[in-house]
Amino acid sequence: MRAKAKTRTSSRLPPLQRRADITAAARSVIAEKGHENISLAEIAQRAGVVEGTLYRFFENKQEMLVSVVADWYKEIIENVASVEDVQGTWNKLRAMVWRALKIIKDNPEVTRFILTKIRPESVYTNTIFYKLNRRYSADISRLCAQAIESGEFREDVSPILLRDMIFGCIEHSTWAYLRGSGDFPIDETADGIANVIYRGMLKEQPAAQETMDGVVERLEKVASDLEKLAKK
Amino acid sequence: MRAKAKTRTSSRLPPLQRRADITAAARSVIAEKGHENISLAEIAQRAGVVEGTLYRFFENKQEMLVSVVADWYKEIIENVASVEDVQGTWNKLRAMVWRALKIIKDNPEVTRFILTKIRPESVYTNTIFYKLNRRYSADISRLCAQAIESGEFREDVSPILLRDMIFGCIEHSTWAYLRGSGDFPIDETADGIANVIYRGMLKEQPAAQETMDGVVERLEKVASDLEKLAKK
Amino acid sequence: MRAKAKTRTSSRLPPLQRRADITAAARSVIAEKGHENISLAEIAQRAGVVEGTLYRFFENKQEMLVSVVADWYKEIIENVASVEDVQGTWNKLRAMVWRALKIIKDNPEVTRFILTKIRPESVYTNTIFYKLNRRYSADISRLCAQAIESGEFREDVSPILLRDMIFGCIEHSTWAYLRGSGDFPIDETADGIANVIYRGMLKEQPAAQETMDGVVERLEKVASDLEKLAKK
Amino acid sequence: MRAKAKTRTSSRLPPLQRRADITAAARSVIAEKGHENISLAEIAQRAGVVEGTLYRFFENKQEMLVSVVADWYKEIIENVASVEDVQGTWNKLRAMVWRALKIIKDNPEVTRFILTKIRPESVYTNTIFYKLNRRYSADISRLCAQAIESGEFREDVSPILLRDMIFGCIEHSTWAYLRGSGDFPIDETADGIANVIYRGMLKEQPAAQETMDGVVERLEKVASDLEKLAKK
DNA sequence: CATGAATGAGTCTTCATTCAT
DNA sequence: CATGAATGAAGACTCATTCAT
Repeated sequence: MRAKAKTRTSSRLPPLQRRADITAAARSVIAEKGHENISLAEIAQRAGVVEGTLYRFFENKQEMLVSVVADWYKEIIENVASVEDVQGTWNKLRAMVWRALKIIKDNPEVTRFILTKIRPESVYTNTIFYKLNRRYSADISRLCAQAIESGEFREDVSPILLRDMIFGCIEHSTWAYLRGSGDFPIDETADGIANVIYRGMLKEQPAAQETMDGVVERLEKVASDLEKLAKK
Repeated sequence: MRAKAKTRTSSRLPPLQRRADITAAARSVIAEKGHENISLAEIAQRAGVVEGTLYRFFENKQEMLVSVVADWYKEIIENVASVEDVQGTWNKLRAMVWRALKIIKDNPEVTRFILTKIRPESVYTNTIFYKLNRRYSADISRLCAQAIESGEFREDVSPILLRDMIFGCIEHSTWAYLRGSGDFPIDETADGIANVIYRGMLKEQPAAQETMDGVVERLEKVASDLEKLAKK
Repeated sequence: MRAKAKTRTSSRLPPLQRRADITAAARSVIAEKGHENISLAEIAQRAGVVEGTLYRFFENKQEMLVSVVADWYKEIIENVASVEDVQGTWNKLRAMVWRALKIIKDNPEVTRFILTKIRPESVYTNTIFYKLNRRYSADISRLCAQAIESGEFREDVSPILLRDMIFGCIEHSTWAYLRGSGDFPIDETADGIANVIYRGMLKEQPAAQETMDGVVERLEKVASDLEKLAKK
Repeated sequence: MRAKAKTRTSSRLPPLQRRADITAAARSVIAEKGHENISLAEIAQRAGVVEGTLYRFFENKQEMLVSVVADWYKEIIENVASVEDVQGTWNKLRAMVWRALKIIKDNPEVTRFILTKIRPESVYTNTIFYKLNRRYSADISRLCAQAIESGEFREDVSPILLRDMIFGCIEHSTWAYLRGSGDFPIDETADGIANVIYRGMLKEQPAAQETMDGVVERLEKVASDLEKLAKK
């Protein structure tokens, strides 16, 4: 690299602002370079500081990337819409799945980074990501547990496995998109997952009442769709 | 003009043996360093040769790793037990899932390498791994497709999604194990997956169900009519 | 994660000074190793820095060598004495040749490097060296062209060929010196070249010559007629 | 590189044949790769032998290349047409220049190799090439010396300088062609060189006789051209 | 003799990290 | 505090040369 001609002027900013700049720069590099060939020089350049400055805010490269992505991810899942007022097990399930798919759709870079860089690490379960994910997936586990407890769902499959099934399917369905080649249909995917899980867990011979519950839920979905339609 | 090739530390071996040594060394490094950086120096050292020798057998690092892992993986899935003589959809499904889990259980390192290093690449779908995986997962897709065709399964979920669900769940259930921390129960996991998928896809029992289906269908027709009305 | 940058052996220098050091080191290696392989390790060592430091100032080896030699050459030909106030074609010619010989005499290493490393490249005509040389040799071409135009020189030899003749002779006469074995006499060489070129191009003295020219022209006409005849 | 599948079968050839194969292979590589990136592996492959075998015939790479090119060059200049029966200084001069240009035209690769790899070496004057070149250029030096002695040429320019002038101009005029970009007109170039040198060396005020000599020679050329014409 | 697998010193290049300024 | 020049260890890769077979 040539000797730089122009001096990077970044005269004394409030530390928080500086950190924000660096974080933003790091995010943009991560988003572009995916998981490989992320260089501190580039992050520094985009942040308008020099390499050395990065070390005032982060221990080292590893810590920096993890920290930046953690904040990013936290931000994302904190802004996720609540599904509290959705009624019925199927609807709730579907809503939660949809929500997870939406996060991936909107944030492929950070998702890819977490899936390829963070999760495979043996220390993963000690990371903030693990905790964030638990909180985020706990909804689904809880929902399943409740359905089992209430007798709506069978008892012979653990909520843990259901969670793995749901999130595993979500991941698997989105890999092509994460790879940057291809796309996935949020609604159909959410429907499919919800259907298989719901039906697969429902107690076997549905009494009339139980079936009616399903009917009601499906009709509720129709009503909600109509509402959306009306808003346009 | 050049360095002399002075002492021959590793005596001449039959080429196949040497290649096997290098391959074995590469596998062991991959198994250990999985996610970290794999260095040719280390592979050479373990194989008891110098770095230059690696280039007699492989074009370059990339080609070497891919080639080694591809052979490894090919070996694994070629030795997999057949499920042809298993009878019944559930049994077949369960057997296939079990088989996949067994592969992971027995080969965590290569699995982890493929999942973290190969699959995320944007060229993944052009790789041999993709083809191997397709062949390997085609059994399940075919099984589901047949069950749908024969009327045993419903038609409202695509075999693709079912495949994603099954393999996604398998992966998700085994991550802790792949990371080297924790284990997973093969039989229970296989049971659970087979159950949820099978039940979730099974056409309901004709008896009482048929009536209810009729009801649902009629109501759905009403809903759809309302939708059409709303659009105007 | 990476090697520590432990002891600073070469203290921080003003960038221009460091660049100058590197450039000087590169020049000295080029001068010595001329035709052999030039290694960055050696340049770095002589400059008192590590190899990596070179990359702060140059893109890569190729760019570095070309850049260093180009600056070197530019320096040389910019300091060359003007021949503007020399009067007379022969005098001018002789002065220009002398000047070129002097440059070679004073800068054998860079000359040798350009002649052996740069000029044979197929991209030579796109290089800065080509441009520098053109500017530098344009004086001679222009002088010849003017002499031809003014009638002082004959018209039957192109200025291009004259230029090739002059510079070709200069090169050829100096190869032993460039090789480091032998020397060449600047003044005699310049005289000789100027003489042969000048006399060889000068229109003959009108007197007796004119008559003979007439004879020749008439005979040539006969010959040409014969040729035409033969062709039929 | 991959392990070779096919074995290079070259079962015991007469040594001379083997050497010829290697020489031919080396020539073809030199012709293609110009002066850089000539690898022994490639030469061996083309010769149908293994690298090791090369060392039975040549000391090392350097010696091999030099030896191969020397034979090549010897061959070329031994097959060059004689100019003995050409009469007259100008005609002889022109013929010799033409001959040299023809060699370059017909053998650009070996020429380029010699000019860039051999001649710049400090040991050049000890090489066979130097001797070959001397023999080859001695004709011209001798011609000039004779012309000087006979009083046809002036005495104030050394035959050495004339030789440098001629060969230097030849080289300079052919660089673009040697580089692989461009071409040069043999006849015009030969004419130009012969003219400038001849006229430049001719004693100043040509007496009638001397001028007549020039006339005669020019007419001889016309006659020879007519002969050629007649042969067609 | 011929083989060709193996050598090993060398090539250029990258970049996270440090610390004198 | 911020700078950014310098580090230095590691990276992948090349290839003329050798010698056990």
